[in-house]
Amino acid sequence: MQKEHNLSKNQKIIFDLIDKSRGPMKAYSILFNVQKKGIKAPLQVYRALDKLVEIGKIHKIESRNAFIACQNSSCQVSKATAFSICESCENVSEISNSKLSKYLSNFSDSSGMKYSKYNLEFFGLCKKCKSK
Amino acid sequence: MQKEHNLSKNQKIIFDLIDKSRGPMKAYSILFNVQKKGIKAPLQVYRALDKLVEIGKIHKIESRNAFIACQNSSCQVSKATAFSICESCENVSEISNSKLSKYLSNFSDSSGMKYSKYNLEFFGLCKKCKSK
DNA sequence: CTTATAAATGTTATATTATTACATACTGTT
DNA sequence: AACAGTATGTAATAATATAACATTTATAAG
Repeated sequence: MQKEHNLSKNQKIIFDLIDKSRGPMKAYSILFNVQKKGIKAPLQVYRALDKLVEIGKIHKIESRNAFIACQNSSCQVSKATAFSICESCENVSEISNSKLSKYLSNFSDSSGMKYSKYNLEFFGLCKKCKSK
Repeated sequence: MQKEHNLSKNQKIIFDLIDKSRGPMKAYSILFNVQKKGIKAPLQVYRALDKLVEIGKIHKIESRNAFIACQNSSCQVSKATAFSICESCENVSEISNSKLSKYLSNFSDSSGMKYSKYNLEFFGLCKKCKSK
């Protein structure tokens, strides 16, 4: 059972934008898009992004410095994320595969260190781009 | 069998620095450290880093914007990387676990997309930090 | 050996991504 | 109403990365 988060005004504006976007969005592109709504400064964007990431509504695609809405209906896996990234069209989608997430969540290496979080990014060509 | 790469002057200077460093190094910290050797501009650093990443001598830790020397003796896995990151002391080590790498290299999701590369970052507390 | 080509370098300027610092306002308790 | 925690507004600046262009060095083919 997840906690219901009431998003603040800026958080909602920014989440809605990212959620409606087709792909990952970059912070300054978000800024540009929400200026008409009164959000004027980078920090306002980054603060909302930080919070949204923290509560699992969005994820950061680290290799792209971009943000995408959580595609797992319940956003339960904000600490265990996996993405598929097309290196040609830059399409990104979140992978939800219970075998994979179980495997990685239980993974422990020779050092005996136990992990509380992971992020996995797969790269390749999506079907469309492969057939070009 | 891997190709033997003869590093250029700048590449060698920068690789040696990263290789001797205890942890991941950031680009501008590298720049600062090699200025005495005549490398004066960010671009000189980034170009060497790009090449070193491309040939697998170093890896980028995406979540930290930092670079670490490949710890797999033969650098065969530059396209299939996994790291363990301590969120307290920021110690990073490369994970070489053949089961994990096999599992991930063969992974394919419901979209049928086949991946040519992946990068995995695990987060947690290392032994030292946990016991504090 | 020389010519062609690719790779690497040097340099300046600038673009992009992200944070510090400080003041103020809102929200939900007790 | 008073408090604590969270969110906002604003300006300045730090940190990360790339564009554009000129030149030089290394490599391989004839």
